[in-house]
Amino acid sequence: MNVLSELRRRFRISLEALEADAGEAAELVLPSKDPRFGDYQANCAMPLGKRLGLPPREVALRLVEQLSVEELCEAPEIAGPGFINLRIKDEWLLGQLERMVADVQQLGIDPSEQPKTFVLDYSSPNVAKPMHVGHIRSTVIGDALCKVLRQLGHRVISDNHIGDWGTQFGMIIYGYKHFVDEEALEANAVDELSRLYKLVNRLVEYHATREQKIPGVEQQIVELAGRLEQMDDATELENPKDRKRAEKRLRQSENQLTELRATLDELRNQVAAAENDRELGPLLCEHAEIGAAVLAETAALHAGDKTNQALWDRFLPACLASIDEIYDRLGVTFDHTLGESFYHDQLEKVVEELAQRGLVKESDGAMCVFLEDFEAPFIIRKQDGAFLYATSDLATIRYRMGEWAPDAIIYVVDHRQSLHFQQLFETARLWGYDHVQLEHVSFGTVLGEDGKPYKTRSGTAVGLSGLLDEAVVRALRIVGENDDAREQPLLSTEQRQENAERIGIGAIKYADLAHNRTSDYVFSYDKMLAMNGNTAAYMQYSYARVRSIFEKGEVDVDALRNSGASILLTKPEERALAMALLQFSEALERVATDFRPNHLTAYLFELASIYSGFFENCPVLKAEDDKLRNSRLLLCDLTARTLARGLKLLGIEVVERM
RNA sequence: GCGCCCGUAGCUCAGCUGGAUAGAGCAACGGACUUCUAAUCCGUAGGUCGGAGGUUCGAAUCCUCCCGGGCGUGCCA
Repeated sequence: MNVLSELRRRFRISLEALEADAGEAAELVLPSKDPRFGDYQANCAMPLGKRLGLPPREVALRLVEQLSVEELCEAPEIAGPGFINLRIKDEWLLGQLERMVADVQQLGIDPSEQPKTFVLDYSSPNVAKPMHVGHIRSTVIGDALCKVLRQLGHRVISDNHIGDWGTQFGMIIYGYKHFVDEEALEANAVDELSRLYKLVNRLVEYHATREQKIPGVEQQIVELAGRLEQMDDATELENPKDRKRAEKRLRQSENQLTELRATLDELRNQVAAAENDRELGPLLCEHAEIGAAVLAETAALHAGDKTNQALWDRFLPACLASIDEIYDRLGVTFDHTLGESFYHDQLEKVVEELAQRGLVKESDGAMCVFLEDFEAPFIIRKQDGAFLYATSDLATIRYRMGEWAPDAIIYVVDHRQSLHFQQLFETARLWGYDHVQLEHVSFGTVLGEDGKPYKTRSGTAVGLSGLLDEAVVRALRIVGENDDAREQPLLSTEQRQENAERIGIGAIKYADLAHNRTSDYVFSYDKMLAMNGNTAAYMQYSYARVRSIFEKGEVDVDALRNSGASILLTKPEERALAMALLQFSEALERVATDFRPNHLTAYLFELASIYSGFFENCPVLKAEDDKLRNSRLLLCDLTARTLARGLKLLGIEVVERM
C-alpha cells in the first residue's frame, strides 16, 4: 500500500469540494521530515489561501472538515501558517504491516493503477571492443530501473541496442586479413579478436595522431598565440567592465594555451612510444593507409561484400559471448538484443519516408533534417551515402513502436549525447511519433580520484572486467581480515569467496546507483567498500545482522509468518521501524517517477539506520514475553525482506552471514 | 559565439514537483562490547547552500545578472 498516494487521493476529494485545482494541490501532501509534525503533512492551504482570498488557516480548517481519513489518521492538526499535520493511526499501520507479513511475494506493494509499457534502452556497448568503465552506469542504472518498474506492475521490454555494425568491425576484419593467428583464433576467439582489435586500433591511432591530431593542435596553438598577442592591447580599455571581460578572456586563453601545449607533448610522446614499440614499430610504415582501409572494409561489409559478411557472421557470436560473460557476472539480462545491424536494411526506407513528409533537405551533399531551435541540422545520410546512428535510431523508434506500442521509450545514455536525443526526439515527433514519451535518462561521468574521467595510468579506458576483479579481490581481503579477527570465524573459504563476489560487485553497483545520476561521481574502491555509510556492504551487513537473530534463536520464519502473531508497538523505535517499512512502495514510486535509483538507496539506508535504533533499544530474543518476542521477530523479518528486496531491485545480492 | 549541466561542512555526496531548525558518511573529538554480529552504535564540533538582485506567506530549490568549472555544438557513436 502506498500511503502517500492514498492520502493524496483523499485530499483530492476534499479539495474538489473547495473548487480548487485538486490535482496540483494534492501533490503538496508530503511525508514529514520531522516526527514532531506527524508522518505526513499537507502544505496546500497556504497557496490556496492566496487563490481563494482566505486566510490559510481558514482554508486548512475547511479542508480538514471535508477530509475523510478517520480510519487512517489521528485527528489532523493545523500548525504554523497552515500546515496540516497527519499522524497515521497505529491500528491502521499494524493492519498494513500484517498484510505485508502475509504477502511473501509482493511485500504488500500494490501494482500501479495505470500500468504502462516501457521500452528500456540501456548498456548498448560496441561489440568487438572490450567493455570499459564507461558502460557501467548505463548498464547498472538501466537494469535497476527495469526491475523497479516491473515490481510496480509495469510492462518493461529491455532492449540492448548494441553497436555491432560499425567501424570496430572494419578493424577486426582488417586485422584478420593481415595479422590473424589462426591457431589462436581457434583456441580462443574472443582473446584473438580482442588482440586484433587493439592492434589495429593502435595502428589507426598512431597515424591519426601523427597526421591529423598533432598538426591540428599545432595549428590551434599558432592561432591562439596570435590571438593572445592582439588581446594584450585590450587590457588598456577604459570601461572597467570591458576591461574585466578582456582580462578574463586573456586568462582563459592563456590556460587554454598551456593545456594545448601539454596535449601536444603527450601526443608526441604517444607517437614516439609507438615507433619504439617492438611489436608495433615495424608495422607502422607498411600500414600507412590503415585508417582509410578500415573504413573501406566497413563500407564493403555494409555494401554486402561476401567475404566481409562471412567474417562478420563468424566473429559476432564470439563478441557477444564476451559481453555476455560480463552480463552474467553482473546478473544483467535483456529481453532483446537488437543491435545496429538489425536495422541495417531499413535505413534507406527511413530516409525516404522522412523525405516524403518533406522533412529532408539536401545540404552540402548530405541529407539533413533542419529543426527549429537547433543550429546544426540532424544529418541522416552522409555525403558519401553512408547512414549514421541518427538514422538507425530513427529506424529503431519505428520498429519499437510497431512491435510493442510502448507508452514510453527510455534511453539510459550519458549526458554528452543530450543534443543528439533532443534532435532525435524532435524528428521522431515530426515523423508522426508524437504520442509516445521519449525520455533521455542521462547520467554523468565516472571520475578518478583526481577529478578527471577515470582512466588507466596510460590514459586508456579502464576495462570493466578488471574493475570487477579488483573490487572482488579487495572485498575478499576485507571479508577475510574481519572474519579472522573474530574469536570464532563464521565463514568457510567457499563462503568467503561467495561473499566477496556479492560484496565486491554490489559495491560497484551500489556506489553508482546511490549517486544522483545526473552528476559526475568519483570512483573510489575504499569508499564503496566501506562498512559505514551509504554502501552496499553496510546494507548487506545490516541484512546479515537481522538474519543472525533468526539463526541464533532457531526461529522458523515460515511458521512465524503463519502463526497469526501480531505486531505490537510498545516503543518509539518500533513504531518508527514500522512506518519506514510501510514506506517502501513510496520509495519505489519515486524511483519510477524521475528514473532515479538513488531514491531507493536513500530509502534503504534510512531503513537500515532506523533498524539500528530498534536493534539497540528493543531486545528481540530476550524480549519480556513471547508476544513481544514474536512481534519483534516479525518486524525483523519484514526488515530483512525489505532490505533484500530493495537490493534485489538494484541488482544486488545479499549474504546470510558476514 | 550558442546550448545543456554543475558549484551545499575540510573531503565525498544527499536534499523528492518551493515548505517548518539544510542532512549523511569520511576525517576530528568524546563515549558504548560478561547483553540478539563492535564489519556496529550513540554523542560533540563543523555551513554567508559560489556571489548579487528578484518572485513568494516561505527559496539550496523558481527568474535575471555575475564569478568559477564540465560537456556539447554539420557529415563519430
